[in-house]
Amino acid sequence: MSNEEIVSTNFIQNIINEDLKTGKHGQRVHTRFPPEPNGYLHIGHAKSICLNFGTAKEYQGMCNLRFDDTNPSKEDVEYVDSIQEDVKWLGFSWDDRMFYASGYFDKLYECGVELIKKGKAFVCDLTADQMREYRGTLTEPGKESPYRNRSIEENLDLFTRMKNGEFADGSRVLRAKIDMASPNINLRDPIIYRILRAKHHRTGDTWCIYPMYDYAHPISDAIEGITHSICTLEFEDHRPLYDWVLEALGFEDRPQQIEFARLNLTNTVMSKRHLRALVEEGKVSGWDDPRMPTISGLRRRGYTPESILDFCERIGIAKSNSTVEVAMLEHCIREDLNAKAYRGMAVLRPLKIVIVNYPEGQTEELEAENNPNDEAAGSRKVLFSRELYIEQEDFMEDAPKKYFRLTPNQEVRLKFAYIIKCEEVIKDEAGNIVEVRCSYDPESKSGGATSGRKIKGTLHWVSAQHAVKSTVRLYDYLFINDNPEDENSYVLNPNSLETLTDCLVEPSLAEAAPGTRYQFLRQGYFVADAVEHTKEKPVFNRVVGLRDSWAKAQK
RNA sequence: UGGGGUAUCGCCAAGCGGUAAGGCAUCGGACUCUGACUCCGACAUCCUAGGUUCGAAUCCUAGUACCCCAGCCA
Repeated sequence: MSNEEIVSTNFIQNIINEDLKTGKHGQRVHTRFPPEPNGYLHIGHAKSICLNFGTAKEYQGMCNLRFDDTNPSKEDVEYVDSIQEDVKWLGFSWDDRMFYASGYFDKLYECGVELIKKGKAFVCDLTADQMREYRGTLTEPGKESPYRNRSIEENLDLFTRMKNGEFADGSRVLRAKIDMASPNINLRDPIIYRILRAKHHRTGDTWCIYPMYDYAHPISDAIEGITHSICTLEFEDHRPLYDWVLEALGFEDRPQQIEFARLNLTNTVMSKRHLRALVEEGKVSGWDDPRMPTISGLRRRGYTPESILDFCERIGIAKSNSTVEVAMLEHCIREDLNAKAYRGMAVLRPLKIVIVNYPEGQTEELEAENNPNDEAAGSRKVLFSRELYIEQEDFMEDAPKKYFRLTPNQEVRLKFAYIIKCEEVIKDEAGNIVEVRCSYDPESKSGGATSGRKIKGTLHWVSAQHAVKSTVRLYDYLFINDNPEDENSYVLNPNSLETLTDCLVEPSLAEAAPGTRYQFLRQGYFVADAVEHTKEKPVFNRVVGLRDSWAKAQK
């Protein structure tokens, strides 16, 4: 049996495999997902979550959740709560390993003292502007700070007093003493501690000095025994500093930083700055607006965690900057929901149909399968009667060739029911079609012995007296262009949300529990809105439309 | 003009010297009581130019393009 699957590996797995072979980290694989709690997680974070938690799982290793909360001026508990919820929702578990960089503040401070004692850090009094001047440029080396050669004693004293709050915000910093002439700007005596009087969401007012990312991150990783510290490309030239910190402090079995390309999606912005602006400027209803690429937005939209994991699996991991087409994401949710979602009939833009030869007052219960791709899903009853509604676009007086729907001279089948024929078109004074009178073929009942006539078109419908009026929101991309992250392409789609309030859905759909997903036959996948949907006033969000080769052919 | 990266089909992405995986998209066609699903079929010689080799996307040389870095942000 040689049914060996061809399994593609990514470069990070290659590195880990090599490390396992050489025993670099003693056969351990320990990763971490380190979000800064200053915003909501988005689909790009999902890529990182899948990478970190997923890789750890594959190698029977562990993955920690660690909040990188070293800048209290931007962070908040609201975000730490939402982040935990989102990671859990995606299906990952950090067990008892949820940490905070702020949990290491004491240790981080001690390390600062140690660096000073080793002559590898100094307190600098330069102002921010001076610091910038001394830093040099991309092509010219920087100059050493006049405070660079303070004695260890003086540095120790000053650092202690910085911590004790004796100095004003921004008046002094602790700097690593590396190399002002380095072609890598990150190594030009980078700041590792700054004075900042801001209430921290966890440590409150305990500290008035806070460590910088480049300093806190490697130490946090080392403390937790992380083996592979995966981050995005822009930190690539921070790696020498990451390594410097660990080396200078003498950590053994040092974690290694590995960088991969962050996710970009067409017609989507991913930067926190842009996402925050959308929320704050009221362009969307909040972080969980169904049009947002946030995890909470996708959840509200009706995406399943499985579809998101599948998406992350498909897009792969590499180091080249890339932008994945949203079509890929949409494919993933369609595939998942096609298998899982029960079908239902909902008429979004109703057109009244009266079956003239159907007895007034009569109703019939018809058998309707819940999912043609899953027999186990069973069936339900739908009610048929003399007055029905179909989709406005499913009737045309002057239809183009290949229009398979109802026309004055073309029959159609009503799904699960009968074949009908148009007998008369009723219009209002303005000439709008307000009703179509039809006749039905009693012999054509679905499932019946004489139902075999082949009819090209099949329409979904609802019974007028039984249907429940509903609100349906149709979503489209938030942005018109492929790459709205580019300033010149940042153009909001004015039609990203269309709210239909006169939709009619079959009774079973109105009964849906909030959060339940359906396929509305011939329309797409929809979810009963998690917060607004009620049986009395149903509200559905369109997750994604069905593929529509007819619409495509029309263009 | 400094440093760090990346370049394989429209979009992702395998490939690690032995003769270009896969997915998405697209285009044909079959099937269909969802114009859905499913199924069949089509779809690249690897940034450029040299070189090494029996053989190169993979090695060497020289270019080119794009991305990131001068926050007391992460």
